[in-house]
Amino acid sequence: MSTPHPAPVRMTRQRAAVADALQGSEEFRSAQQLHEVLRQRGDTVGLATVYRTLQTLVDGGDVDVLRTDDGESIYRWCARREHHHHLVCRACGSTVEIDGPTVEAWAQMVGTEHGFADIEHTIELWGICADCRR
Amino acid sequence: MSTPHPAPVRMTRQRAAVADALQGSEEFRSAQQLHEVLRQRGDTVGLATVYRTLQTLVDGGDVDVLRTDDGESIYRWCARREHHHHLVCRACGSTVEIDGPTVEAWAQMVGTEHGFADIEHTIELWGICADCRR
DNA sequence: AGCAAGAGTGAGAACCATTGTCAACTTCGC
DNA sequence: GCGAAGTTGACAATGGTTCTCACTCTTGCT
Repeated sequence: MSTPHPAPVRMTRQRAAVADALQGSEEFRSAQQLHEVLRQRGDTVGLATVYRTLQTLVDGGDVDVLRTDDGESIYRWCARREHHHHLVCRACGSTVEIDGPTVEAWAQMVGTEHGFADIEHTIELWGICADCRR
Repeated sequence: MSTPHPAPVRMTRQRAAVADALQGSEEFRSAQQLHEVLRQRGDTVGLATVYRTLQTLVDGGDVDVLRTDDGESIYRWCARREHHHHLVCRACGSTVEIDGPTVEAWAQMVGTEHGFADIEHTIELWGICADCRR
């Protein structure tokens, strides 16, 4: 198997803008929301580019994606690159990073116990944060 | 507050067909797959009707919905109506119903611990089942 | 059985988030 | 400064899901 081209990544105004917008918020945001934020901020970036950049960031492990109930993808720049989960506010998107060693182990065990391989899991918590409850 | 009309539900050939198709499989299936299954079986049902019926069944608690990685909704008639989770085969959709009292408690605790209310959680396991690994 | 009321259905249009297209434009190594 | 190749943006195209609306059944009542 020959080395697949490492695909060089260039720094562009658009990428910097998207990354900056993401790093500036604790909340999970949809691509469309980010696109709007950038527009208002003056950093005009094409919607397609926002999507592409987000995908790149996700692939690179800098950003996490989640699916809302209605199927929209929402993104967030996460502090820790290691595997972790989220406790997200349904109202404002505000998020707390969570990790649960116990749950990880449980998922793995239940999976193999039933003869499944390559086990992955989706574990996300949703609620209404203290601020939104005021 | 006066009793809102209970919305009577009528039994129709289409609903019976969809329910039957669902009850006949252990697997999670997409609306489109079910539509195709019904067509081949001779029970022609409009795609829109399949979607509507599935939604009704979900609302009634007879059917569970999940979202695949690519955003498609998949449905399954579940044996237990109580809250539970799933271990789903990424290849064939075959499913095992799971429950984890520990996890439930953990989710609840983590949530309140961070000041969140109305806590819900999404916990699903994905893997490749023994059969698909042959 | 006969009937009327209104829930249910289907074909196709409409939605809408996301992805593909492709010519024009930048970035970066030399 | 040059040029190869990665990037971008406007717009078309996808694809799952929902909406529309005229027509068809199920149901309850007689």
